[in-house]
Amino acid sequence: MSRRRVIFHIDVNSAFLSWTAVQLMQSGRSDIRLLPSAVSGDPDDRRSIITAASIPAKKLGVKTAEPVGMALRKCPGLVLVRGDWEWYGRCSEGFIDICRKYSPVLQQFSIDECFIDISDYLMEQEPLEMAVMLKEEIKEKLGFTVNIGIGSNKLLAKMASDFEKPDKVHTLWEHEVQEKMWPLGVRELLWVGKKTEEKLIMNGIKTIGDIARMPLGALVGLVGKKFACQLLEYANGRDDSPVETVVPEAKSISAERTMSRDIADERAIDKTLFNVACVVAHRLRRARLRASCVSVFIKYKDFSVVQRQRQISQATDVTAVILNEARCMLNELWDKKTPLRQVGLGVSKLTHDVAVQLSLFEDPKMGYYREWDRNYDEEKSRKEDARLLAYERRRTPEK
DNA sequence: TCTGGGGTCCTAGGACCC
DNA sequence: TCTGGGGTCCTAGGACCC
Repeated sequence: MSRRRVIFHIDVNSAFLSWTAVQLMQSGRSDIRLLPSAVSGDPDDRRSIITAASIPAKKLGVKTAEPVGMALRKCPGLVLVRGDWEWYGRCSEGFIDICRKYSPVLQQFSIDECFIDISDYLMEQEPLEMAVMLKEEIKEKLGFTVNIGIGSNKLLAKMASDFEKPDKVHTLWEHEVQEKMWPLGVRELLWVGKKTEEKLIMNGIKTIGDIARMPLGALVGLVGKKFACQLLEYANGRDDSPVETVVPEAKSISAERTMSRDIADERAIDKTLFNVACVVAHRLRRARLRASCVSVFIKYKDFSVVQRQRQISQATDVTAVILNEARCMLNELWDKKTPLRQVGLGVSKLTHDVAVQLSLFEDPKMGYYREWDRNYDEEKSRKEDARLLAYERRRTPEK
């Protein structure tokens, strides 16, 4: 007899908001989770957006990823707090460490979500009992709540954790799919976003159950073969993907900057391109990687994006080389008249930097470029150290 | 009210080779 | 002289996730 497969999906409730609340409470402030509140970028920047909203704020219509201005209009008394990514990283580590105690077969899905396969770690306990223990341990030790979804595969566990929030455990076993999952709107299904939802609804497909009952052929016509097959499997609660414990290697590194207003100033755009090139190349070097494909993308006022990518003859981590390619491509992409909202740069086709061949014909300037990068990296790590030190001092005041 | 930043994967069309 | 089909690689764009 094959053993029962049991997967948990653990999801921190309004993660950035909860974590900020814990941080503020440590310095004696009241619990912002109980107020209409939200975490955002710079609250004074009209372009910043809501990263996480409290449950009272959500009840007033505040949504994640909407502009701060819009949220303030819906909810004028909204308490806005700027996010602290350093702190979020620590909260995430603490959360993952506790989950790992319950099963080492753990896949981190994002900063605030993970799957664990507890099939072999249940002992005499019932899954529900164990999930409640895990949820309570996180609450007690770390001060924030999670939702846990339990199912026989990752999809069902993930769908279940999204049921009523916060601080809840839900099951979604195969025999519960018709009752608990089929009445939900198509948008609730994993990988069904806004565009797919529109297509489905236009064709009278409103619920997950409607998808599940569709003939494959009709679905293929709407969303393409591969996606259609996957949607049909998901809508029927089937998913045989394993909990992946190995962290996959990065396939690309990118950075982008949205200007405080749309600009067509060539020098300002070039400066932005330079800045993102420095960031991307620095991250490449820190990861000991080199890239052999560079891409540039620009976003216009209407949010349309165009991009160019190009392979380079030799994999590189040198800022000047990457910037040079990017500048050429930007020249082809942009007429230097239309104002731009955003400029971005990415690298891909990454390889480890161990086996680099030295070319006899290497550009003699390359030595200077590398020295410039070394200085940049050193300066960056000095700043990083100083920042961490200041951070520690602030967090642990001397007695 | 005026929409961030960082990723992954898929598709379609063109070039090129056999 | 004209016409195949398959495979691979590359590029551009789009959809989705958190």
